[in-house]
Amino acid sequence: MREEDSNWFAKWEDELPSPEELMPLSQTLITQDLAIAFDIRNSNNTNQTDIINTVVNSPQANSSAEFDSDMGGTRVGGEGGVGIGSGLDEQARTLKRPRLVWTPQLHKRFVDAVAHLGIKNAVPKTIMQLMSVDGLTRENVASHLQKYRLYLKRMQSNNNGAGNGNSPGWLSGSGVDTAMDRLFASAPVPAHFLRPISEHYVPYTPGTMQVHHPQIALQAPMVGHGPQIQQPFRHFRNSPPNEQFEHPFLGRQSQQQQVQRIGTPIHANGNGNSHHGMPTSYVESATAANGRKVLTLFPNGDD
DNA sequence: ATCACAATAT
DNA sequence: AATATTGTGA
Repeated sequence: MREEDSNWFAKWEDELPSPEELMPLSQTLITQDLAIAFDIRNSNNTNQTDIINTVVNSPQANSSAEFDSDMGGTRVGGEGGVGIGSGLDEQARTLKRPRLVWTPQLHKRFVDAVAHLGIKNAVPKTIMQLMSVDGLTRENVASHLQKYRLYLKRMQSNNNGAGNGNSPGWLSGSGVDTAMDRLFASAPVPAHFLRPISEHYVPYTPGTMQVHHPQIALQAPMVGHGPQIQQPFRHFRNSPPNEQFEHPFLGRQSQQQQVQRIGTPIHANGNGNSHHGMPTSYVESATAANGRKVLTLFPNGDD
């Protein structure tokens, strides 16, 4: 229905960070590179509110020393004297930016972005755009995403034996609890990020799909009205079934199990066409049916 | 161009 | 240890 759609969006909007949270993240008037080039610091805030600025002086960030001395001597990438006009762009291009520090707040943004984008759109560029943090690059996000996926993977395999769904499995097990783990744990992992890794993942097949052998059933969502069901996952790249498929977060998984038809696809919405650029995500609800867990994926994670 | 991923660098 | 960069193959 149209009504549901607006609610859906409103809810999504409600979950956006408050203005207080946003304030430190708001856009600056000049690019990071230029700010660095001219040694412009954030004047209006004494503390480390600016996400990117908190970064600047990591011990490893020798970079600032390079810029501090004076503009004449500083050159990062083999660019000599800086002409007044063109030198700036050149410098902005070649300047080393400080390392990004992934604060819990920033990570939360990341997670929110991924959650709201939905699996198929959660790629570095899109994530970066949705996060809209000034100075954040696609590479920053890609690097973080890569690590985050490893974290999710690790978390899943560790959690698999001990049905302890809630408490972090990696704490009890061979767990590691590094600082990174704590960062990743600082933002709740949306349920639909986690899938039982047990090789029982099934890519979408036209018509619906279910996993058989495992005790996990996977139900595909229906999006829109037509005969089309939206793929919950990206397909493995044109390879035949029963080989491998590409899990959005867990990478290539081998698929041995047979696909079995179960359940009814879920309709995302009545009219089905107000979607467009809207962020779409999926949520899973675990239901017990005959000792079988059914994971249902809905469009939009807010329900 | 962008992505994912592993390996490697800082 | 945390993040960046690079290389490779989609």
